[in-house]
Amino acid sequence: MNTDDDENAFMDAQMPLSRRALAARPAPYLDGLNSEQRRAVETLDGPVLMLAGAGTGKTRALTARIAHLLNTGHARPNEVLAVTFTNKAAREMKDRVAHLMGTGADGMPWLGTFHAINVKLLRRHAELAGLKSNFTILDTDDQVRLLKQVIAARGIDEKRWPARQLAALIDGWKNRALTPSQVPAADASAFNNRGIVLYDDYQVRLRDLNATDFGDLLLHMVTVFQSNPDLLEQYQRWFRYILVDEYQDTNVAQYLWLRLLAGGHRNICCVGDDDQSIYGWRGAEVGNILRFEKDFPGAAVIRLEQNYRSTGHILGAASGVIAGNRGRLGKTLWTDRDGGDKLRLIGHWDGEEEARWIGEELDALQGGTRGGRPYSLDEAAILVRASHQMRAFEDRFLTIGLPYRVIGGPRFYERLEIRDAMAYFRLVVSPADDLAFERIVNTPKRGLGDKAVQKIQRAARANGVPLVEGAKIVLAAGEMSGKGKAELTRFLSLLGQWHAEVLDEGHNHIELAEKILDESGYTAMWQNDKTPEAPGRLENLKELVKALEGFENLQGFLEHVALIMDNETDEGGAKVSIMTLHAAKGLEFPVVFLPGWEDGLFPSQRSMDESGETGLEEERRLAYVGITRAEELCTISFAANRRVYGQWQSALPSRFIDELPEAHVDVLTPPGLYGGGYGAAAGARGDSRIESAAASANVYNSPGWRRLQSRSGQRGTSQPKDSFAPVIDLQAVSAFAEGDRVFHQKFGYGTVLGTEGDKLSVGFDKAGEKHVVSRFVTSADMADNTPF
DNA sequence: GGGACTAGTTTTTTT
DNA sequence: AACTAGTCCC
Repeated sequence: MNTDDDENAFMDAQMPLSRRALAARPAPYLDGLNSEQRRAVETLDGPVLMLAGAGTGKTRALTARIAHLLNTGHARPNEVLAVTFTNKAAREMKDRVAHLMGTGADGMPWLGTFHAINVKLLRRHAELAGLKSNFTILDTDDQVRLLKQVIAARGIDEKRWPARQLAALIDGWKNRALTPSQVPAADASAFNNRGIVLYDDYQVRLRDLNATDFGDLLLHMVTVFQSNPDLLEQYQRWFRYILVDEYQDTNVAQYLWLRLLAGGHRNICCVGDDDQSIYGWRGAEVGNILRFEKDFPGAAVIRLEQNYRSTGHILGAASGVIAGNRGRLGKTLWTDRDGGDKLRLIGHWDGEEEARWIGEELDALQGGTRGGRPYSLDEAAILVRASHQMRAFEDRFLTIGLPYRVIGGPRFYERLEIRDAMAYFRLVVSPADDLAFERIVNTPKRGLGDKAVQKIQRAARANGVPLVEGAKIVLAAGEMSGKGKAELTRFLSLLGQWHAEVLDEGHNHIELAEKILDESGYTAMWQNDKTPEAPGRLENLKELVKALEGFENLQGFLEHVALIMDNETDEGGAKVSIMTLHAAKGLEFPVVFLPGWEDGLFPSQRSMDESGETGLEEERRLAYVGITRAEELCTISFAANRRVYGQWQSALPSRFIDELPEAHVDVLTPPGLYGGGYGAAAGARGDSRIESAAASANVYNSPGWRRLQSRSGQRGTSQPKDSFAPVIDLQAVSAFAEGDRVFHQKFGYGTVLGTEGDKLSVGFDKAGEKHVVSRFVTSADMADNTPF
């Protein structure tokens, strides 16, 4: 422990804190808390489990608790360890605590994500993990590329034993805090009996490269603490109070890490909701939260059960569904917001019709003809089980000109051009970064293909030097010729110049970054690229350079950026949000649509196949999370037919639909379509909600569903075409004429084939003929003109 | 080395 | 269907 933020504090750490500041200060953060929240805020000492149901004011209680800890002098800001999973959650907590305390934001150095906090710890104690403190953090892509090398080095056929699979296996072990030597014998057969050996190889390679992957950050620190009791004890003393958000999402490694650090004061407060545990598939252990009272004997368990978010019907429907799960800690959410609309249920012929219907509903909501008031699109969200469901909505909304935003999807720092640019920066800052070298040595094309790279690798290995040095050796030995020789010489010389500039104290890192992208030919590569994505990529590179402004230098940027994966730049007017159920956790919307409730899609077949009853329960929690996102209006829908991987498939409504308590549901019956299936089934089912499997059998035998099934044979008979008129902004007269070249964000370049009001029919070069609203396209000349 | 073609894959996602 | 990764051929 030797950095500035602690040192001063250490000096007066001798003085008993509690005595120092017990004089009661005003505590405005306590105002308006209910009695349970208040107990959660004021029960400071000893282990506390805060079971906070959806919408019960969890974040409020958590931030008030931190404020209370500080305000009463139980701890100084830097003695509180507060962990979240996402940067977003960390940021929100920081902001809210700062707001409550009326101070600046950065008083709490140990409030952050598991990963950010462990990077900080590991940089301090890197040598104890066999690393140097300037280690790099590999992302998933680097990880897979490295694993490919490791697999190849053992002479294993990568095609039969793919690196991605090995990556998943190793991640699984790391999630369980297992080093290669700790992997249980039962797992020895994994990956063709070579899993453990390859894991070991991989760890050795990482150490050689002075690199870690995400899983290592936790694993290394757990190992360091376990093998250095003195150090652990120091931190145990230091962190007087520990808070953990979303405890139900912790994996074994995170759990062990917390147990180690909480071992001294035992002042650990874990907040979570076992009913919202939806990350089991990536190593989260619901068991951690279920076991809390055993792990921490004498723990106070506080239940936040008053829901401030949703109406009674929405809450009732959600409770009815989640009641089907076993092994819950059990909470009974209640609200005094009675009345409101019942949850709506509607069936559709196919996925396209479902999208069309939701589009119409959104228009009606905006116009005030649905629900109690006019709604903004910002207040509505469509939550899907799998991201491929999004396309139907995007296509439909593009066609009718309904603004939408997709949340999630490829993140900024995962994009090809950003990763390439980052590799350049990494290499300039650390010339020994071999992975970065490999990535960009031939990007843009320099005539340095596999052959040349192999030569360089051989030379580097033979001399025990990084690839950059290997390349110099290859050149000196005269092993290169022609274009490759000239280009490699130039590349190395540029690298040298840039690196020298980085070392120069007076350099401007933003100018340097631009220079690197420019002189390397990287920018030019995309300027000369005529694919529809190229302008967007140049735009992203500009963004990247802009992001540098927030940092002192390139090193600082690289250090922090590896952990920041969120990218929420959102401008423009009101838009409906489309996202997965997973991405929706922690969010809330007045209006929520939950499409695609069909057995096989939701609950997902794969989840049930792979994890059986456990998988089904996690899916059910996902349903619970979905419904509880809604404040005022929640609409569940399903389609009888859906295109899956290009094949039409018919499906039965989700078994979860059958678990919705009838009293809270309105079954909508669109004209000409099967309806009432749910009602009929619900009547036959009686009231046995727990025996959901038995109950769903009834549903599938009910007259409604048999009718549904018999109809799935005759597709297209009475299917309404795109007959309804989309909302047309009368002022938006198309500025395009037949024959114009246009550019569209999603479809790329195309030629206008016809116009109709503000709607265009465009023959896209890549995507074929589409009907789009004119404001979604720009003139091809304008789009092309994106200087960097 | 680069473009065109082919085969194989396809949940959920953070860091 | 749509995308990627890999192969083949010039």
